[in-house]
Amino acid sequence: MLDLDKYEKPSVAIDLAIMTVVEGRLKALLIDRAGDDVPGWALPGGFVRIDQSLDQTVQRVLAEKIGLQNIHFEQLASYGAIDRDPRGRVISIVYLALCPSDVLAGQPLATIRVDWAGETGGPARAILDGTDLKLAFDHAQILGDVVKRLRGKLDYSRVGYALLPAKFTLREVQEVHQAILGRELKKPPFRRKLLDRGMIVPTGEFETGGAYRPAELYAVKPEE
Amino acid sequence: MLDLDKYEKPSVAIDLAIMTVVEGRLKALLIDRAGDDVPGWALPGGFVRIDQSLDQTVQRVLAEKIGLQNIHFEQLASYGAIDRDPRGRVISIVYLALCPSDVLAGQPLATIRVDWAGETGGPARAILDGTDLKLAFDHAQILGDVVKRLRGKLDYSRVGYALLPAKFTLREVQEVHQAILGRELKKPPFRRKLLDRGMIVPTGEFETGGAYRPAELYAVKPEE
DNA sequence: ATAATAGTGTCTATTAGACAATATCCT
DNA sequence: AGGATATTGTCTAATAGACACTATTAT
Repeated sequence: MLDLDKYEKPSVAIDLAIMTVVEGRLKALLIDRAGDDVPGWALPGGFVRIDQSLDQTVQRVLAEKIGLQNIHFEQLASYGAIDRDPRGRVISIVYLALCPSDVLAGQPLATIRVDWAGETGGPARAILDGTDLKLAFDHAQILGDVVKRLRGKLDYSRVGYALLPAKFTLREVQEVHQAILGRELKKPPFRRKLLDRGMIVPTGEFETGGAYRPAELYAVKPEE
Repeated sequence: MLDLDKYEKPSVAIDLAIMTVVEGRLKALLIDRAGDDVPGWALPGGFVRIDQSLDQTVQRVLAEKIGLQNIHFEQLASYGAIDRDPRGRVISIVYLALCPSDVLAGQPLATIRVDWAGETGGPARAILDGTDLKLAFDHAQILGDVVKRLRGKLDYSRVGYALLPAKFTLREVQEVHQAILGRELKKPPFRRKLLDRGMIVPTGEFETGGAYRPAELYAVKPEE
């Protein structure tokens, strides 16, 4: 019979990259660990209990630490360098959580920016109030991987829409794409590409409160 | 100070999907656990020791259990359902290892087949000597995810070439693609797409031993 | 010479992008 | 009316695929 306790076990945590887009900028919810044993800003996270699955752990952390429920999340990757946490051996399974910005009102949101183009990969920087934050652990690398993943999945998946409310204008979708890709897009071909995908449908409703001509509101077509 | 030992810890394993292509069929190296506490066929794997990183663990398992070195591998995903291993709580981080078929000569290679098209996703079947194998744990689902990942990365990455020797013919590349995609491809447009990618270069050498006209050998262009 | 496979040329359908023009709505 | 944005139309470049053809080599 296999003895699972024969060797000393690493700890397992999940960390959450809770992302949104505000005013055309990609944002991540970060926690300030100032005064903690590991100072710096970090992704929120928690340890995996032996009686909870990974998904349950994600939902627990979302609810307990951020007060969120029913958020779209998906696994990103696992990080297991030996010295990534100075407190001990911790393997972290990182999840990407995407939500509309209004859900995160009042939370500390840092702007995420990368110094590489396309899907080259590399670390990301987190900026709050105009200054670069010091990121704890390997979270700069993780946030870089987040951006890379978002860029890769953007135009053939629903990740772009998960960052928006249920009804949205095409301009808002374009702002999300521009924030993730880090470059400007032309409006006419972008519109067409979106509509040709067939993933969204017009609702017949229009935005209100804008200063000028209101745009039509679209919604993601339900799963087929 | 954080007490990492406050809660009971899950065990952490890595499992390897060691893949290759033989005679136009996608294959995985599987272990027969007959007579074991968890019978069925399974991916080779091992537990993560507290003093070894994930990559080191992968290399250890490759070397100890299969006798392989210098194999291209990359992380696939982590699996953490509570009851996925009847022996106890085991979280498994799965890696994809790709190698040319000659390296795996003499190992038990099962043909991997999926009942879904495109990148829909779902479980895979493993066939050896014409019969479906009973897969242990959640390894049918994992192998399905492997196929999905391979299909997704096939035409913009090097995964297709990692399954071939250093020098290969365009026909061999096409066989690899067909095995992974599960459908036939037309030769002329396939050749062109490959060459237009600019990822491979002709070597000036030609294959030998074939029954008819020898094809030129190509090689992957070194990283730029 | 023949069989079998390697490799090329041409055409078409689809898609992505640029640019110009028109439509609509708020102030 | 005027200004700002939404939306549409047309054109072009790049790409993917189908199909027919030529080239080369072992037997």
